[in-house]
Amino acid sequence: MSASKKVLIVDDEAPIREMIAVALEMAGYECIEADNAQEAHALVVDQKPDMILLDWMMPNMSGIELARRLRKDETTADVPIIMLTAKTEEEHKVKGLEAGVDDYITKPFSPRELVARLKAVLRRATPKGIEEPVTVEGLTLDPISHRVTANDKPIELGPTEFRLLQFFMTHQDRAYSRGQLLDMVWGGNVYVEERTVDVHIRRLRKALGSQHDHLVQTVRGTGYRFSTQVA
Amino acid sequence: MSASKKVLIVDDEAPIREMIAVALEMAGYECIEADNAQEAHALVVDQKPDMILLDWMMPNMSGIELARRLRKDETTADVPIIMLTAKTEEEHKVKGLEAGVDDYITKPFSPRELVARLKAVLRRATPKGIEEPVTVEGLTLDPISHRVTANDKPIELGPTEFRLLQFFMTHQDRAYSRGQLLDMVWGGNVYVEERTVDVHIRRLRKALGSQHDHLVQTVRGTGYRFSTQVA
DNA sequence: TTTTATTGTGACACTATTGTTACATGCTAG
DNA sequence: CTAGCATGTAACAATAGTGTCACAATAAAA
Repeated sequence: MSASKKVLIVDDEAPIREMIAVALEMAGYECIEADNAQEAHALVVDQKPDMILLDWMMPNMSGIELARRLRKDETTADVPIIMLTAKTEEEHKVKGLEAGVDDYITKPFSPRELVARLKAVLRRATPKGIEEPVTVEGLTLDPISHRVTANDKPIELGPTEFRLLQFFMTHQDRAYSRGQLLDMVWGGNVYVEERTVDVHIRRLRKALGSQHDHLVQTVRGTGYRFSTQVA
Repeated sequence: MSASKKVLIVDDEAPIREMIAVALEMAGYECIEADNAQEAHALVVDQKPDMILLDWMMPNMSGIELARRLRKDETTADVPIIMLTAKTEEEHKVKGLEAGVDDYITKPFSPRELVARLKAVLRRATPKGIEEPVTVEGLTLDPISHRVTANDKPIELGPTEFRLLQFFMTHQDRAYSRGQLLDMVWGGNVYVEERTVDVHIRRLRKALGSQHDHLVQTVRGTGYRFSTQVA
C-alpha cells in the first residue's frame, strides 16, 4: 500500500539539500526541494508533502517563522516538521518545539540518523490521539473506559493482552520482533523469554475470536504484525 | 443548540496562547486567555468556561497546582481540563491524571490533534448539572435531598459510599485508578491506603444489592469503572 | 521427501490482584 | 459519657494473570 512518502526539503544551501535528497531517495522517499521559505510555502500548499525538513537559518524568512505560518493554516497544520539547525542551543529546540515542530536535528548529522528520525516522526504522526478510541473492522479499543468490544460485544482481555492490542492498533501494518514488543508493551528493562510473546499473542487471538484473529498476523522469522490486509 | 463552547487557555507564553487560540477559533470555539494561574482561577470563577487548556509549567503556581485547586472547589470541580506539557515524562501524566485532569497533550502538538482531543474531552464531559438527580437503571441519586433510591426504595449509604457513587454516576464509562478515586472522592491530600478504596467499593456494591452491583465494575490491573454496559 | 527451524498450544506452578471479613479507632448525637 | 455509626487497616481467602516448558503442528530449506 504505502505509496512512497513525499518529503519537502527546505534549505538555502544546495549541497546540503543534495545530500539529504540522496539519502532519502535511497531510503525510498520521494523528495522535492525549495531554497527559501516563500517557495517552500507554495510547494507545501500545492504538493502536499507528507513531511517537511526545514533549515533553521534562511534568508528573508527563517525556518521557524515558516513553521509557525504552516501551523496556523488549517490545511497545512498537521504536516510533520523536522527542523535542521547548526546550533546546539537549547533555546532553539525549545522555540522550535513550541512552534509545533515535531523534531529537530542538529547539524552535522548522518544520513542514517536523519532517516531514523524521519521514520519515527512519520510513525508518530500517522496514528494520532493516544487517548482516542480506535476501531478496526468492528473491533474497538477505548483506552479511557479501558474496554474492548467486537461489534459492541465486550471482549475480556488480561492487562498484558490489552496493552498488546492497544499497541498493535496504534501501530498497524508494521512487523515487530518479539524483542521490540517486549520493549514496547512490557517495558524496556524486564527479563522475560521472547517466547512469552508467542503465548500472549495466542491468548490475544483466542480472545479476539475467529472474527478478528486474522488481524494478528505471524511474520515468520521476524515476529508479528497487526493489519487488516491479508498477509 | 450548541452555542459555541468557551475555552480558557492558560499559558505564560503569549505566542503559544496565540497559536492555540487561532486553531480553536478556526474550529468554532470561543477563547479567553490567561497568562498565570491566579488570573486563570479568577476567570474560571466568573466566566465559567466549558473547558480549560492548562500549561504544566508556569511561574508562581504550576498548572498542576491550579488543577488541584479547581478540583477541590465544588463550583469548578467539573470543568474539563487538558494539560499541556513539554515533557514526555510518564510521571507527569500520572500526576496529572491523579489530580483529576481529563487528558493531557505533549508539546509539540499539531493544532489538529489539539482540537481532536478537545472535542473528545467535551464529548465525555459530564453535563454540568451538579444539582440534578442522576438515574441509571432505576438507581437514582439526588444530590439535593442527598438520597439514593433503587426503584423508589431507599438505599442506605455511608457518606463515603455516597460520594463514591455520586462520582461514579457523574463520571461513567471511564476506568479510574485507586489513586484517582482517592483524589476525586476523598480529596487530594489525604493519606490513606489505596486498598481502602477496595473496601468502600465492596460496601457500595453490597448496599446496591444484586440488582445494581454490576454497575460497579472492576478493571483488573487498573482500578474501577461505573458503567451500564457489561464489562 | 526429509530435515530443520519456527511457531502454536495446552498445562502447570507461581505471583499478583482483588474480595471479604473482622477489628480497632475515632467521631457524634444524645 | 457512651452507644452507635463510619472509617481505615490488616489478615486471609479466592481469583485472575503471567511466565515457562514440553510437545505438536507447520513452514522453509536441503
